[in-house]
This record gives sequence, structure tokens and C-alpha cells, in this order.
Amino acid sequence: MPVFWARGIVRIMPSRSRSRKSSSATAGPANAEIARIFREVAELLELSNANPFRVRAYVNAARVVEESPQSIASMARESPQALRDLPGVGDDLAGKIEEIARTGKLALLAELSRTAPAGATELLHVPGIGPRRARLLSERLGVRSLAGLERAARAGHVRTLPGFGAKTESRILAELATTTLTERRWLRARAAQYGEPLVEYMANAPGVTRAELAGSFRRCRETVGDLDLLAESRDGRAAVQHFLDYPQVQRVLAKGTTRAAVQLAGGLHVDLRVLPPESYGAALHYFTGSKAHNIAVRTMGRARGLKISEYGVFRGTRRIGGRDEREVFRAVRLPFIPPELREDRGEIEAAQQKKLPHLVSLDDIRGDLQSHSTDSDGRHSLDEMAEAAEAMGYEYLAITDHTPTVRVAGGLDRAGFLRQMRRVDRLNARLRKLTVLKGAEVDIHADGSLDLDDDTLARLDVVLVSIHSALNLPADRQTARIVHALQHPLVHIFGHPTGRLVNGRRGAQFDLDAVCSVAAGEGVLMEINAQPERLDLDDLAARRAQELGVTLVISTDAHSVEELHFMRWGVDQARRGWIDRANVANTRTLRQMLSLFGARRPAASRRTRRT
DNA sequence: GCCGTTTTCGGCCCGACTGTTTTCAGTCG
Repeated sequence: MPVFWARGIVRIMPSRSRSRKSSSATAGPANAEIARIFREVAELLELSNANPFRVRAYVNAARVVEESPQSIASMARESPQALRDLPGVGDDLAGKIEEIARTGKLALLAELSRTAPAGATELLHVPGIGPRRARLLSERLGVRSLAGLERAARAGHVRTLPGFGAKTESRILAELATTTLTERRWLRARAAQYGEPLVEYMANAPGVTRAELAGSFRRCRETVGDLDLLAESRDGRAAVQHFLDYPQVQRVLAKGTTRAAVQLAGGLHVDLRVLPPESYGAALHYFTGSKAHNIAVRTMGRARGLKISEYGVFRGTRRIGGRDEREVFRAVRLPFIPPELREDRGEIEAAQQKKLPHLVSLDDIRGDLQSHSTDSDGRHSLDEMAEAAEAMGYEYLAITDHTPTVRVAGGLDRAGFLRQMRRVDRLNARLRKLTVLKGAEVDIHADGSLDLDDDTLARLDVVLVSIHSALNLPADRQTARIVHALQHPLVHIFGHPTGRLVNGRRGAQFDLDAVCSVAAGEGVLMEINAQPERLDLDDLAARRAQELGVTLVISTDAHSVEELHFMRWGVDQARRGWIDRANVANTRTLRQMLSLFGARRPAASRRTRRT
């Protein structure tokens, strides 16, 4: 059996991985650690005025390594030649990966750290300071840290440097005073609360015929750094002015005749671009990104003698497309690629081979398989939850209250579940369209045993298991714990598998491939939890699970009727994970779904079905 | 440092805004 390594499942904030401990001597450095080293090399190279394309090579390689589902360190040991097949990795970088895998360190990084001014890379994170200015600050003023930068700016030294002035100096002070330097990214669902009303406002602006969010928001990344807003209009000036007049605008960062940037009350940054109809599609494609995807598409265009920009697709000076995104793709002989896939993670190759997935969509969803009621830690009653789900047009809703060990959630014991089941029977007799499924979210103990007796489990329609404690077990023990639970014959679903929190905690470390293989073999579904701060599995893990034959389920884990609408965030995450609607259990009808469960446990499929 | 539908060398996506400049470099996305 190959050595598995729990990939850095949480990758939200690369800067945090600095503090990560390298876990196991045999497994070697995590992909995230190799990526961190490459990023640090890239920044130091930038500071030392290196060839920008060399810098880019390191940044690209960092991304490729970080996103790989396999352990790059294991690959370096077992089949070093395979490293050269990674896109953007040649002989040199492959050698550097081997060095890191072997020693945990990179000599080049140590050398660059000696010659480059220590701490000066911090300066690169200040908006408005790039490599050249960071170098000037460091060489001429001896600035080596953000604190040093602030002192120099306050003393009026910064403005004396060539290329700097009083305005730049005060802007630097303003940037240092804001919280943006912490690089905190916004939960996408949170950013939506600011962005979606703004889109509405812009769509109603005079002269504006369309408005929508592009960027990482449109690609459905779980977090966004800022919002990119696109407006279609022939009068850029008027649209920009309308934007600047938005009541929530707190600070204007930049403004021109076709674009502007602001900070909203609350701190979120929004960039606006205004384009005429003939360019709108090209601009939407361009500002949706990702950067890596755009470079790939533009490079394909170049090879065909085309120039692709946000204004359109051009042959010479003649515009041959750009009104909608399809024209951009058509210019490079590609079918439409959904925004969620545009990360340069193989979507272009898949499109060329006509192997893009039929991504699951919100309309495909027929029910929800994890929710809570006031019987444990929910805020609405069983009846209220069921009625809300019925009003949403669902065929089924599983109520999956907690088990006793999860004390903070007021978990139910056997007697509690038996009482709840009788109430579900009465409720189902009354409901017209919806079927409530009897369920439980059963805590997995640290030893892999379950927090509810088998007889009670056998009476439930939906047994969902999850981990709530001992999230920091060593990867091998965590893997064994989970595998043991999934092999229990009465288990249907593995809920929020890693227990991670976006921007919060990284979640349990375990051998994802091993767990997925067991789930696929046992017929246990794995969840994509739709809570905006969970989104667990994440996109890459979900994609890997699908590759390994796991059937997924998208559940809201709703603790109130409002949260039943979180389904959209889970579907978006699934789409980023390339999840095909055929591989999502809750796109199926109640009958199909129960037979899926029944394949694992025949008796259960007959229990709830009404006559 | 990578890579090949012009290429194993010579390219590498493209344009707007700002501030400091007198025509443009730096930065950003």
C-alpha cells in the first residue's frame, strides 16, 4: 500500500501554514509546505530584481503543488520522474522539490534569505508597494518591517524617495491603519450580503443594461478577497458616478472613466468595470478569471494569431467576438467552460476532449439529508422545519438531531429518538408532498465506535456519522477511527468529514484516499456540508472523492428554516469540485434515494415509504 | 524557470489608474 499523506485539506490562507508542523517523518513535507517555500522564494526573487518570469515559475509551481491531490513529497521519493509531468515543473523545479522532500529545506531559500533584506517581503503585502518600491524602502531607508515602514512614513522620510511623494506616503499610512493587511478573506456567503444588493443597485443605474459579479465570487470560491463588479453601459462616466454615490461607499480608492474601486462600510473592497455591450462577454470572461485560466486562454488565442483582452477577441484590429463569453471560447475552439471550473486545473484539456462534467445545479436538488430541530440544537421545531422544506418544493427532509455525547448540542438518547420517530410518523401522515426521514447525526467516538446503539440505528432511515471531538489525532489514528465508523453496516453518510472551519480551524488530518476508498467500497455517501463556514468537503477533496468512486450528498445541516436555503452554497462548492449531478444522491427521487440506502441495508428502505 | 500549431532559443496576457512626472514607471487585477 502506498504511503498516504493527509493532504493539506484546508488551504484557505497559505500564510498561516507557516506555523504548521511537519507531521510525520516518513511522509515528508506536506504539499502546503513545499508551496510555502516556493512562494517565499518567489517573493525574495522579486525583491532581488530577478526575471519576472522566473518569479512566475515559482508561483505557478507553488499552486500546482498545493492543488495536487497526491503527496508531492511521496511522489518525489517513489517516482521522481513523474514530478516533471506536473505542469510548470521542469528539471530544475523537480530537483528542488526532491531536495525539499529529502531535507525539508531548500538551499536556494536560505541563500536568498541571506542576501535579501530580512523582513522586506512583508512590504510586498502593502497595497501600492511592489518589488521596486520595497527594494527602495529597504535599501535607502533601511525599512525591514511594517512597523519600520510606519515609522519612516510618519517621519516623512518615505516621500523623499524617487518615485514616492506625499500622496504615496499618506496612502501607505492609511493602508497600514486598515485591517486589510491581515489578508483576511471574506466568506463568500458573507460577501454576497454586501455584493448582491449592490448588483441590484447598479443594474438599475441610468444607462446600465446589465450588472453582475465576476471574479472569485463568480467562480464560487469559498472565500473572496474583494468583489469584482461588471456593468454594461455605453456611458462609463455616469455608471462610475452612480457607483460612487452608493450609500454604503465608505472610501473611494480609485476612479476613472471605465472603472473605480471603493471600500464599503464593513471593509469589503469592490472594483467596478464598465464596458459596452460588444465587449461585455470578453470582459466577463476576463474579470471572472482565474488569472491562470486567462493566461492559458489568451496564450491559446495568441497561437491562433488572435489577441484576447477584456474588450474582445481581435484578429489584427478587427473584432471577431466578445459580446458573450461563448464567443471567447469559440475563438480558441473550446465549448463553454462553467466559471467554477476556471482554475487551470485541467478544465481546458477536459473541454478539448469534450469531457467536462454535467455539473450539479440547485434545480437538481430534491431534498436535504442533514438538518436539526429544537429536539437538539436547532432553532425551529420538527414541524416548522418540515413545512419549510415542503414549501421549498423538496420531496424529502432528514431530521438528524445530535446524539448524547455532543452535550453542547443537547443530543438525544435512545428514548429521545424513539419519541421523535413517533412524532415523525404522525407528521408524515399529515404532510402532503414531503416525506420526513428519521435520522440522527451520530457522533463518532475517538475509537471509531458510534454514540448510539445498533437497535436504535436500525430503526432510522438516515444514519449520518460525524466527528466533533478529537479532531487533532495523528493522521494514522484519525484514519483508523473514521474507517472503523464507515465500516459499520448501519451507517449511510459521513457528514462534514474533516470538521474544518473556513478561516477558522484546519480540520482533522487523515488519509483522504483511504477513507474515500472505504466509503466507495462500503457504499457510504460523503457529505458536502453547505454551511458557509464549513463547506466540508472542500472543492479539491470532493473532486478527489468523486474520482475514487464516492457518491456525494449536499446537505445544509440547517439549524433553522432559514438555513435550509444554504443549499446554494453547498451546490456551488460541489460545482467547484467538478461534481456531476449523477454523483449527488439528493438529486434523486425519494424512491431512488432510499433504494440507494437500501442497497446497504435492505430493511431500511421499506420503513418510511408511505403506501 | 518553463516550453514548443513560428521556436530547443526567445519568447512568456493585457490594459487602466495613480502619482510623479513632463512622457512614464509602478502597481494592480
